[in-house]
Amino acid sequence: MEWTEERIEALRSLWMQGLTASQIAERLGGVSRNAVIGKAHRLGLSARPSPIKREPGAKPVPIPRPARVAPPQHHHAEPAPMPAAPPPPQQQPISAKAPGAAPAGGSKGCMWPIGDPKQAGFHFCGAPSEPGRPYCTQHCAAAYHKRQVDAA
DNA sequence: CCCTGATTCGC
DNA sequence: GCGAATCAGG
Repeated sequence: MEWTEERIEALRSLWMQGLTASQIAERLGGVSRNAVIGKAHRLGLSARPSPIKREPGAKPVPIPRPARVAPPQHHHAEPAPMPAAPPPPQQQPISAKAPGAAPAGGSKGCMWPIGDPKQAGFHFCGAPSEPGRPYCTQHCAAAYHKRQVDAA
């Protein structure tokens, strides 16, 4: 497999969400958990944002996982049109937030849809989003816009 | 044993 | 840079 920007984004996102390396590897596909860990270290991440844990119970906050399946109405159905239906990224659950982590205010947290929903679903880093924007500063804003450009 | 992430090291 | 093997811990 190849570490495309999308996959790296996904790795970042999932890692920051607290998913385990094996879970990330499973969702990315084509890589072992060792590969994920190794890449994570090379990317400079490895320390997750404090006490965000959402493994037990498996009730992840974001990652809506839109089920894309064309219902077989007729036998000669057409291929799924992929209408690019961007699910509303704005959610605020994110648990209460880590003590001392999230800044009070209108910020919701950087979270926006990422390339292939089947693979990553959502980018999500711990950073607070800009007011009125789904993404945070600098890196995420750039990545967010790049995604839109690429999609176009 | 199952799992976790961390590190090493040949490629 | 990549990731299997290995290490250390729960």
